[in-house]
Amino acid sequence: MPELPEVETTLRGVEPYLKNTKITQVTIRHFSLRWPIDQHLAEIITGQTIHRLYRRAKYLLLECDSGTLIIHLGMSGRLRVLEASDTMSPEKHDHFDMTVANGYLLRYTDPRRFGAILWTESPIDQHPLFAHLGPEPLTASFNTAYLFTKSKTRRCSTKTLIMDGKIVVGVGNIYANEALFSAQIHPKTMVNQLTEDECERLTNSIKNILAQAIKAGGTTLKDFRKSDGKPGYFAQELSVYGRQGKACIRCGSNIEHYKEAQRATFYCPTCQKLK
DNA sequence: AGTATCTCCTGCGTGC
DNA sequence: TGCACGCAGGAGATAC
Repeated sequence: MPELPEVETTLRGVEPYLKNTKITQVTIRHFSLRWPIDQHLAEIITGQTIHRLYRRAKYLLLECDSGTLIIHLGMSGRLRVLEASDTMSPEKHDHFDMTVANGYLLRYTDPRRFGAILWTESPIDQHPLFAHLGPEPLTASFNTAYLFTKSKTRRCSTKTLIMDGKIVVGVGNIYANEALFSAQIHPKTMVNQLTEDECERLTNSIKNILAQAIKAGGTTLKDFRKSDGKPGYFAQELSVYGRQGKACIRCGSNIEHYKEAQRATFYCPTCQKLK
């Protein structure tokens, strides 16, 4: 499932093919994603030039002449660049194709349709999806002092805190589990119990794990433009996620798991003591 | 206003 | 072989 590193990897993969190119054709086969795709999207963006591609949280943003195309991969979404002249016929879940003037085609595939393709002509910061987002985890504005301050005004578990997009964006379930393990903090720790030192460890863990994953994802970039349907995602080495019953890589204890807020949560009962 | 729960969807694994 | 079922999860919407 695409988390921030996968979205960043996707961005870096498609950017060289799309930047400063004109959109020549748009085909939408399934308008019903998380939100319906604008019925007029094809006619709106055809003929526009993509000036810049960037990422905010897990959204991919394609800045065009008169607005921005917002793409979210949801749970199962994927973007591929194909050669427009040699494009294999679309399959069941290939919902959206965008051909650009240099001969490439961007194809959006999403079996579960939790993703989104939206168009806005407002500044992104004013869009309702973006107006209340917290800082990017890999920037300096996400730091120990910030997290410590936020932890004192909230009443929730640490896992819930770091998965809240208003606090910090881009930390999904897998990396939340991994960051808490790395920082040796029990996921259920109430945030008002967190010490400044724990906030420092957690901040550093989140940054390190995401940065490592992005770096690892970069190794797949050379294979990004493929027509065989291989995703651009990388095989991530996970320390706790999905490892219930297996030995903790640090101390050998059995990894335990439970559900928190409907999400699978994994931790080492020895390394991550609840206070 | 802050927090917890619900919801969208399909593919996959499991049990009968 | 096939069916029913439960599960997975991002994050906005909804209900407290």
